Amino acid sequence: MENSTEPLGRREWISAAIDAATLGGMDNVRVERIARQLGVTKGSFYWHFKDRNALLNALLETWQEMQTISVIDSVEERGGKPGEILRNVVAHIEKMNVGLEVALRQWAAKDDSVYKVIVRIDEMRVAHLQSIISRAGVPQSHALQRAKLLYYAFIGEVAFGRPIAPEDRVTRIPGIHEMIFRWP
Amino acid sequence: MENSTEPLGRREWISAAIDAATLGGMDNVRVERIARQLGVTKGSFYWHFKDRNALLNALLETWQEMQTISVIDSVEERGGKPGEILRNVVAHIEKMNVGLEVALRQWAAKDDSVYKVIVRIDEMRVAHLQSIISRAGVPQSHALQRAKLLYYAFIGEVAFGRPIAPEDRVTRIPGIHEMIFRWP
DNA sequence: CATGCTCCATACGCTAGCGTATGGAGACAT
DNA sequence: ATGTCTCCATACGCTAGCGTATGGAGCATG
Repeated sequence: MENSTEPLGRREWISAAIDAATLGGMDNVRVERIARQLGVTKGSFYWHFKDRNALLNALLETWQEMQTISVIDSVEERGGKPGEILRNVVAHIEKMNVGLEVALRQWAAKDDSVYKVIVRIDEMRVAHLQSIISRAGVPQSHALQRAKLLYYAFIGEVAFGRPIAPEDRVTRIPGIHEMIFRWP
Repeated sequence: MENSTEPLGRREWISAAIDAATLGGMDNVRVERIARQLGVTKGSFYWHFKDRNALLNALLETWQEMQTISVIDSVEERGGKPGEILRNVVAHIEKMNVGLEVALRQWAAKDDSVYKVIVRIDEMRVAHLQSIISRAGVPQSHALQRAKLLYYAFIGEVAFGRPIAPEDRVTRIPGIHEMIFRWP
């Protein structure tokens, strides 16, 4: 459905939409405003997209790929010991687009289909963390609980909606890795 | 400035505004819509408030009192051993209006004065948790880190926006209290 | 009963934004 | 050079929502 040889096409619109959503939530992605920002008019938009909703859905798709699937794939492909893998995941998380996460979760509160997507992604992420932790020798059920603790802490940071100094991040808490991997 | 003997006054407007913000963020609090919902017209609103901004600021004020100050006060007044106090705080957090939290934090991303308020409240909350943990014998700096982990986890869990099975809650993770209070 | 005060309704102008309809410029083929 | 296809501009109607201006009902008070 998507052709990668477009001159100014869906990609640019989606990218700009992500910027807008990151800054001010879904209500901030307005087609006429983005058009101005891209130096074109609505005419262009309604050529590439059916309507505003199509843009939002495309944004959601892009987010799944960008902020979850590709991360898991790249980290697992790289491999290493559990501690190293976890550190790599953390590195990705620290570069994550936090504002976008918040925007989507707020959107999900009003749209059930979006909610389902978010839930699925959350489960993927937690399952991935659980997998890493269990590889360090922690039993599955305990690994799941610790994965949730970690992930909730990530999301919590994210829900702050504001920049957090890297040294303040949960992922940098001294001894956090030992605490997570500790067994028994 | 506020008279508590008003028949239908600021209180009702603020309360309805909170409901709207909880559901769909600040962009969802619209005076004409709330007016309809309250069974009145804009005429009423612009009698009680200067403009829409005044309503939003009143909402922010109410939130601070409602969701932080009164919680800390009530918990500390009740007292008890650190473990009990922590459990009481957790009980409050589990009843917290999460949607409102998210809404305000997204608002803060665009408004600097709001941002400052949020930061102050977050610091109050974390400082309170830190205080509780340190009362259990954990040194201040470690207590601060663990307070952040806990606080972020609460916020994150709750940011999911839909009910979580009680047994899945971070606050119910077996050994979480021991992990937090453990020293050395 | 006239006056004034409180609280709300009605009516108006104005803007931002959505979606549609139509035109038009450029590339490219025939 | 004529048609056609792609991509975008312009113009239009429509709605939601803000803020203001003005009127008016009810009630108290002199």
